[in-house]
Amino acid sequence: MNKRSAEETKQQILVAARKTFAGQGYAQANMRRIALEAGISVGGVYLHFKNKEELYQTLQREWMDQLNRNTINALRDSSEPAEAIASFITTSIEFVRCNREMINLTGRETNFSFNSELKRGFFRERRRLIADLIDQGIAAGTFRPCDSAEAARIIFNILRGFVLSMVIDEDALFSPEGCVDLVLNGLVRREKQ
Amino acid sequence: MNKRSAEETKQQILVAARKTFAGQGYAQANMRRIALEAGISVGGVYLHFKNKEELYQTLQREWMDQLNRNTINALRDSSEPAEAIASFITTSIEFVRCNREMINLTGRETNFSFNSELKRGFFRERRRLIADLIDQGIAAGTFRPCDSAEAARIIFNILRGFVLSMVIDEDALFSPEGCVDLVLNGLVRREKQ
DNA sequence: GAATCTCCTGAACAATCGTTCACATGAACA
DNA sequence: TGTTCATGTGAACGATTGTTCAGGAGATTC
Repeated sequence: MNKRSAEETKQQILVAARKTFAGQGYAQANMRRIALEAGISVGGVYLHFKNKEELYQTLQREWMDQLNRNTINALRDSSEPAEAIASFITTSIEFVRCNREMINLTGRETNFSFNSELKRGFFRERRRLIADLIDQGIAAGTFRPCDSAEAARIIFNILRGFVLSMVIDEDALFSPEGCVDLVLNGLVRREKQ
Repeated sequence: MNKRSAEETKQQILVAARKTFAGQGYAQANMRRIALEAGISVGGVYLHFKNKEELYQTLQREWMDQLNRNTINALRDSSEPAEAIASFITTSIEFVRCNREMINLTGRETNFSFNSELKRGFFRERRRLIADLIDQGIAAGTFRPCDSAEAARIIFNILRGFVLSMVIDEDALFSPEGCVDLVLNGLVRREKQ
């Protein structure tokens, strides 16, 4: 028998699960297929993960941690508020673009309550971060006074829309630059620069 | 036997299907439950709809037609470009708010190819409409020159995000007013009004 | 009242799925 | 060499699902 270390096998299962979940969605992806893809038997999968749900949750945590790290890194270099907002938006979109598999996995599944609790907390934190950046901009006089929490929710929803678009129709995708431009400057013409 | 006219029964099946799909998602909702909810037998459902997919598609078309009508009505009264954009955004959000069931039904399901083709066309048309409104604003001198198609995609994605938020976490929802304000004026302070 | 048509029933079918468990296998250690 | 333990196997189980179909009931027509 082709024995591998437990950790090695676990990683291969995760890779297979990511691929399968992303390709078929949670409901359609079945444990047999994941096992096959990982080069292991069905029973073997259950040796490393309690059940399908735990397997899914593990993948969720994985990309959240990654995005958190990326965001922190990106914001570290931004001193100006406008630059920080631009960084946040650009990093988010870049992340989504570079992690299609994870995004397909997440963007598809909006059903599960077990999924929601984890994700909701994560997303709430991200909105709080945007609101902080806006508040700093208002304090610095760069941004006009406004409801920062509300503006943060709107910006957040642009990105949420981007994720969904990536999953269901790519025609609706936009560039980070265009997004930053609209968010900062709006549609209406400025009388004086 | 409690006989009803074919059309009456068909409508009751649609009501039951809307409720069931919205509550449990396409994959989880089963034909037996829909039939029960409609006060008919499983076989009876198949008398009126070829299969589960056709039932789902019928509901999809229903809300698209409704939203189209609402939008046309709302835009009829808007002469100014800024007002038109505001109308579009407000109408869209109002519609989503007033049609939770339909939205839950649509927002959840991002998997199906049969679903996508129909929806993609519909959404493409809506983006084109936004772009037209922006172009009119630019031509009128109210809006600054910009890539109207790109801006349209971004505005569209705000609304797409709103739909998803409505389904998975309501904490992320925003007001039409706040959205219009950000889209028109941006974050950055205006030097002179 | 017989024939016909529309509308409906629900048991049965075939397929799929998550999960379990009795059993195997190889390595480590005595 | 024999024992133990981590690791892996895959048939089998129980549950659920979309769909079908042989049959039945009420209305309508002649």
